[in-house]
Amino acid sequence: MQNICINRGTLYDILYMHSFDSTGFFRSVGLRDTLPRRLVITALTEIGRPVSHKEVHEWLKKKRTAINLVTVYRILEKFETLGLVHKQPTSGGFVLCALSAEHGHHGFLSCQQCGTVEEFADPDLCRVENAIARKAGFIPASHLSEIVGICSTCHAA
Amino acid sequence: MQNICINRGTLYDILYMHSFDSTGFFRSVGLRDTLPRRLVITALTEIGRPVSHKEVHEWLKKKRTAINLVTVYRILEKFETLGLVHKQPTSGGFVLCALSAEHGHHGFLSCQQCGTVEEFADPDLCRVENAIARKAGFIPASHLSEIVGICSTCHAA
DNA sequence: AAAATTAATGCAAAATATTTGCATTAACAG
DNA sequence: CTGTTAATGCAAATATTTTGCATTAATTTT
Ligand SMILES: [Mn+2]
Ligand SMILES: [Mn+2]
Ligand SMILES: [Zn+2]
Ligand SMILES: [Zn+2]
Repeated sequence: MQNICINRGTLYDILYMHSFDSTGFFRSVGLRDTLPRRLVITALTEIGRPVSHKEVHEWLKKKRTAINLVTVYRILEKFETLGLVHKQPTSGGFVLCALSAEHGHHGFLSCQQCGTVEEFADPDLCRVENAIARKAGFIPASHLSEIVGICSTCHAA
Repeated sequence: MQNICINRGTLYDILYMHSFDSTGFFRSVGLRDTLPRRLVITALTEIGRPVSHKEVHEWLKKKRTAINLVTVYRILEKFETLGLVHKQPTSGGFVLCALSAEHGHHGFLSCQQCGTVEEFADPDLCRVENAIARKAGFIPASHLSEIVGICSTCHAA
């Protein structure tokens, strides 16, 4: 059975490559290689978990590399159309996460207690979701999934 | 294996009963039986699909039974704690939906083209989600799932 | 290397969405 | 009925997201 989740493998690899040729990358997608864009990529990769626009903005401020919040919005919007990031709504609000999962499925474990959001990828889940869609005569393009509960850390404490 | 999804069967039945004893219901949960609360229940059941706070408010305005938008917020918040409604984040934003599914799982099929959001319930999906959570040492409280794509109607046209 | 071009950014402000404080209203217990 | 107080409405505060436009800076052209 085919996996309908969008596979953005190439962009994902580029984003996570240790030394990343930003000029080459941006040129390849017809955009300019600007400092704010490089900074947002740095922020997303360094933070390494789903984040909101505000969080990206504040992370950059702390690093004394602040850019305008409006610019963060505009860059992330652009990155989303490129498939560089994925805007995932969770019960805590919208978050932005770097693409994970080889197979492009977006899954989240949200802790009610401490608020952390952890990404997961699961092919079984993806398969079941495809089956559900098919049964409803629905052509799926992407899957979003969130499991809300208590994380192992909070549970231990 | 136990099903961790919250079963709000009783409240769900009450909400959908043809003639609904609002006084009895609200008393049973320690709340007053007010006109705004009855109106919001009417709106949710009549609209019959996930809606935003604003949509509820505007539906009531059209029916000449407007209540304050702030009151809509407060009522829906209260209803959520009662388990009468469920605030589901979807890629189109937050929506409010009456609980469906016997087993309390919240699933959505969102059409990219026409914007309609259809609820679904699927025990298999629920089972897979529980397994994922368990593997991560996570204690699940609820599951949210959204499948984005093209609905059968849009597909046909 | 300098000038020209124009995409991208920053800033101010508008538009939206959500929350809070408080006076008034109305549900309901006695 | 009357008193008590939960619930509502209104105004305003906050928070979030979008828009318009002047300025900056990345890239192209000379
Ligand atoms: Mn998937
Ligand atoms: Mn479930
Ligand atoms: Zn936690
Ligand atoms: Zn459709």
